[in-house]
Amino acid sequence: MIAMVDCNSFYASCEQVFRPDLWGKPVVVLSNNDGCIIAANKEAKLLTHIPMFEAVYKIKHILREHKVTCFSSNYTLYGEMSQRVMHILGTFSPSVEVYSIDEAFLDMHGLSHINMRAYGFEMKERIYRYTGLPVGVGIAPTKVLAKLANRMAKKIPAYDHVYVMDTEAKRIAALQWADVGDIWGIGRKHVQRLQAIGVFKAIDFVELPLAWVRKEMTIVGERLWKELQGESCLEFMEIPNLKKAIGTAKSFGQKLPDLGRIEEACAYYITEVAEVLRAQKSCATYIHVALYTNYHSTVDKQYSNRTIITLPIPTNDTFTLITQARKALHQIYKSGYRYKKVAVNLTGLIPQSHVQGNLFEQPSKSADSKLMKTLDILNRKFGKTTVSSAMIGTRVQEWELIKRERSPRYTTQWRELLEIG
DNA sequence: TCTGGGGTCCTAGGACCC
DNA sequence: TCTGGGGTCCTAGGACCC
Repeated sequence: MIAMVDCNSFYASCEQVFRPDLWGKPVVVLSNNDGCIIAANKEAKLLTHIPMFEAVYKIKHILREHKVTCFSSNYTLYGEMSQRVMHILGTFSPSVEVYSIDEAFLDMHGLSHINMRAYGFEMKERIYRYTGLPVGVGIAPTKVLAKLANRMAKKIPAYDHVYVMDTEAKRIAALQWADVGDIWGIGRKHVQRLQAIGVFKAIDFVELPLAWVRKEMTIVGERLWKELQGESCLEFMEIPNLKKAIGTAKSFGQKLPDLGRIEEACAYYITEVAEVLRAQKSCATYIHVALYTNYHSTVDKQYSNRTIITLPIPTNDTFTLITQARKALHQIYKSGYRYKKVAVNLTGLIPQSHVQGNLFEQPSKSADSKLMKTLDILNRKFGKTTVSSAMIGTRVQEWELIKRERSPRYTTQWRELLEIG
């Protein structure tokens, strides 16, 4: 059996843990630049039919009218709360697959002597007691069924957020209950095509001939189909694979016409992704840089372009990467536009121990350098960009993200601890 | 005025190799 | 007139996830 545990309205719940005055009240969390809604708690969902990813400025009146509390996103807080939850889950099973910031699969192998429902409740209660976060637990024979069990745990009040699918009858009942779009891995496009041929429920989907599923939905669909029949096809990944690409593409706080400011932002994003690259002990072979104007705008002239630079020797050295990215940026920048976003992406990632030099250069200089190690230690200890390239600028950056309503970083900054009194 | 960000996997088709 | 066969690698595009 596999357990799937996920946190309810995770971001909104994290905010509420530290704000008892908001318990039972509608809360939403906003995207970068406070642009749109990315999370809403139960009360907010009930109230207004707020569509996820709706632009905030379009529904400001609704939010005000219903006294919905809005938070800018605070990923430092969410990431740290997530670690606490995952740590607690580790006390329930020796193998945990952290699937996302708020979800994990637990391998229940060898625990068959245990009462699963009672165990599930224990998970839920311990996590709530230790972190204040509400979770749902679904337990079933395969990952896809566990996801489904988790959904039932949350949606059917009688189950009280814990559901164990441990008999054939329960599996069939679940398939009859679920819409085809509720199945993990079946998205919008496939729902349309399935409904067009009369497939509305999960049970209809598993009754389709496998050949049709294979042909129309590839091997991905075939695996889903089998998993729903109780045949396990998806690997349990306790140790996450190394990333194959590391990138960032954030919109600026305001539109930028000048190359100088965009260079700063670009250098800053490179600084961020290079840190992640070194954390997994990899080097990058290619740098992708892309530049965009605001595609929503009807008044601005539109332009976007991208380019890829191949590094002479794969590297994870921030300064080399910044120099190369800057070169790429110069190739695609055209004056006369108001830019909204620069994207950087590192690909062709290889282990830093496997970097191949060339006739003229030794790889040792480009990976695993003392300088980068020292930089990482300092920045981890004293805060991001304590020591960094001067390319990212020193004044208040015009490209910085807007976060008007960010909550304190209660769990990671001494000065932002919760005060009671 | 104001509209998110970071990923993965799969397939088809082109280019290329021997 | 008649134009092989087996394979790999890369990329773009599509679909999906949170």
